[in-house]
Amino acid sequence: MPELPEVENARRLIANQALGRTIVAVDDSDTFVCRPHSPGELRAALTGRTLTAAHRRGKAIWCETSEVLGGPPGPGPDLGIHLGMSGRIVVTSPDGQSAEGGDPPDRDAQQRKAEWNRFTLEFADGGRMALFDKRRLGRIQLNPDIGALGPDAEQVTRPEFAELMTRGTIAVKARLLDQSKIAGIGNLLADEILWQAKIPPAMPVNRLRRADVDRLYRALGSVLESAKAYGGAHTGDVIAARRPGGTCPRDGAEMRHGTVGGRSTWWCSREQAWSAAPRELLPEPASRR
DNA sequence: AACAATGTTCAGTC
DNA sequence: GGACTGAACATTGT
Repeated sequence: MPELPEVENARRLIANQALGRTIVAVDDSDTFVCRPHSPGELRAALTGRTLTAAHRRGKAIWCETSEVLGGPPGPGPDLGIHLGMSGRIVVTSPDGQSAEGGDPPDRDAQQRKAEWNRFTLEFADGGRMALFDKRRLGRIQLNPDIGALGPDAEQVTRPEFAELMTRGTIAVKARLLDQSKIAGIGNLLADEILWQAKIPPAMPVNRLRRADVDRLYRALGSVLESAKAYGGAHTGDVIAARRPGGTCPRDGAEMRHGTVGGRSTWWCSREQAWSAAPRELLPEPASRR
């Protein structure tokens, strides 16, 4: 579930609670989550160091690490953390108290299998930091390629955004989800942003008019702001209507469902219909076979 | 029991 | 290279 707001919570948790604590042991035995590293590689790279800073761009987190005492001079590698679809960061203090950030906590905290901790740093003070991830789609990687990501969705400027959102022929929703173009928007945020801006998700980006891009940019800002304020992407106004029989919270029209950009997509049949745009500017919606 | 699900990445095709 | 599809990952919820 984690999209930009949840990932920022996880980053802040690390920044507030995990920095400066000496790493004495590392469980990097999950070769899928830690790919392409082999077991022991992350342990060798991190043991004896501390995390010194936690950064984020889009949904990617990376932590700088300190020099290791008695080792080669200079800082250690960056520790890259991606929460995937269900990952959560759990930081435990020396007295065993834990704090979490990322995927919203389960109601049922008892259903917590130890093997869902996919990666763990143990600190000298007796506490730990773990990537807890039921679905195992999270990822831990040394020196992740942050440069492959587009500008963070919270920082992108209007001119940058206009450039990004009008080049090519891809569906506007697919472009919003393309992390190499703009980083941090996930499936739920994308549906919410398009709904707020009243734009059909399958509209090719080169068909967006200036006014559409302006509405989209404003919706991006307001959706991120309210998701942050209310605790995550799943708190959006239209998210509750993403179900069979759902109706638009604004006009009560039936919600439509389909696949756009390979992802499950819901939109208002009235406000986000193709016919809501000037007819002469629109191609037929791509037919699905 | 079958199917879809918040994300990424890779292989393959046109 | 752009656009698109399907598969893979593991588990939960409907």
